[in-house]
Amino acid sequence: MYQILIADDHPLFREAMARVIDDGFPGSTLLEAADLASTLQMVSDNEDIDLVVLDLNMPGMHGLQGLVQLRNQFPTVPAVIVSAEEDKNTILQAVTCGAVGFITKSSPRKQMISALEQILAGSVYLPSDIIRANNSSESSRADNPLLPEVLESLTRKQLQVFERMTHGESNKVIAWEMNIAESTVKAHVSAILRKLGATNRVQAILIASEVDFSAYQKRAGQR
Amino acid sequence: MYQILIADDHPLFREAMARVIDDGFPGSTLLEAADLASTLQMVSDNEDIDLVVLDLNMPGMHGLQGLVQLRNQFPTVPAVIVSAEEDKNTILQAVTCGAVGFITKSSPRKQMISALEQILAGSVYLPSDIIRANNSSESSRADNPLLPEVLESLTRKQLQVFERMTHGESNKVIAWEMNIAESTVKAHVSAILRKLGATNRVQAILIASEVDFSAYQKRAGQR
DNA sequence: GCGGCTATTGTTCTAAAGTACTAGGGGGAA
DNA sequence: TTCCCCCTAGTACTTTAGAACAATAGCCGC
Repeated sequence: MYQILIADDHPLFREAMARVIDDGFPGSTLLEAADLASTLQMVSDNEDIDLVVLDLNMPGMHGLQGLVQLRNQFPTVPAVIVSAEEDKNTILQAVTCGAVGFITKSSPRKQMISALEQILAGSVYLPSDIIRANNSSESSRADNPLLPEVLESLTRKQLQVFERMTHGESNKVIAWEMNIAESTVKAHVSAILRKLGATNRVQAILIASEVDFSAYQKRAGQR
Repeated sequence: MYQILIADDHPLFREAMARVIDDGFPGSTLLEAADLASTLQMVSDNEDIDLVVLDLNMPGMHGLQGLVQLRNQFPTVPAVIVSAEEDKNTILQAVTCGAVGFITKSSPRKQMISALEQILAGSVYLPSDIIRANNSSESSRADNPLLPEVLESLTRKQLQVFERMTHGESNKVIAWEMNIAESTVKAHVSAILRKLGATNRVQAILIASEVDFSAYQKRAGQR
């Protein structure tokens, strides 16, 4: 029925997954690989493969780097990530890198089968319980709920300067593009750094890296 | 059956969507809102709502800012984004911001219903055709497929310096922490900028912003 | 051992970044 | 009108960045 490659360095898990697939999709042809190199080789030898079940922690993977490599070499071959990891950000990143789904190793057998069904049918499967959880894990909204207020405290000109800063522009360039003196730009930059609690522009940019500027820019324009 | 809020500034679309829902889920209670403010008000008045169908371009939304606001105030109320936008990055960002699904306005009626079914059943729905397309639109891997090679070309010390750079550290601090002279750090930084084609450290950091360092760091440690 | 690469450090110099202070003009609020 | 805040701009100064060049030392392959 289907031709599926199971890529995982644990023989035990490969066997278990093979049994799941055989249950859910009897008659399917199964291939196995234990590291990234052999995975790529097998896909290369057999490009009409229907799905690659890819372990995130396999030798050679280096996180999502392995997935990217697979996607680059064989863009037409769909891959689903299987991992013990249950972090929302990781899952979203996997999809960003081209995975057509994400299955957690802790999923019950039935759920795995329905996930595979969905994926083989051409859909995208993500573990809804994790995605729907409103903890985007750590970073973003957890350790800096200050961001909104701080950004609110920036004046319109400061925001404009700030946005250009985040694009890597120098004070001179910013001054040129905004038709103001460089000394004025410096004044704005100093104010921005003070408000953000940063000691240099790099830190300021890092603080702003998680911010969607467009929303604030519009607001600034309305002022 | 279900209680669903349709939030869209176009009455025509609200009507059409209402008909879709009435077809797919007869007997459902429908609420309507035309901007973000009234959407928040209605959800506030009625927190046992089953789903908010949220238009991305509604007044007050400012892109995904409106979704974030809704999620912050009512974390338990699921929201699905409906938009004419069909950009993969936008979709993934929406999910990151707490959407439980994304429906494109160009979807055929049948597909919309099945998407809503899936979402109301507790799953996550994403337009598989767009997600599976291997064009992560512009940015990421399109205009700089160079990143991997470039990063490979960095030596272990350069990577270590680079990582500290991306944390906003100054040359002096980096020198102190690595127990090397500042002049050495500068030499490394210069080499890094040259290899990345950046004119200053801010640009270098922006280039690296999409990179998962941990993977490379491990490699560096192995050398 | 020799050549090539990398790490290290230094020096010198120019440019950029950033602070502090001053100061005039404009607009909104009391 | 007065006060306050923002934008503007300048001066003066210190610090940091970054390029260019030179030099020593270690490691690896031929």
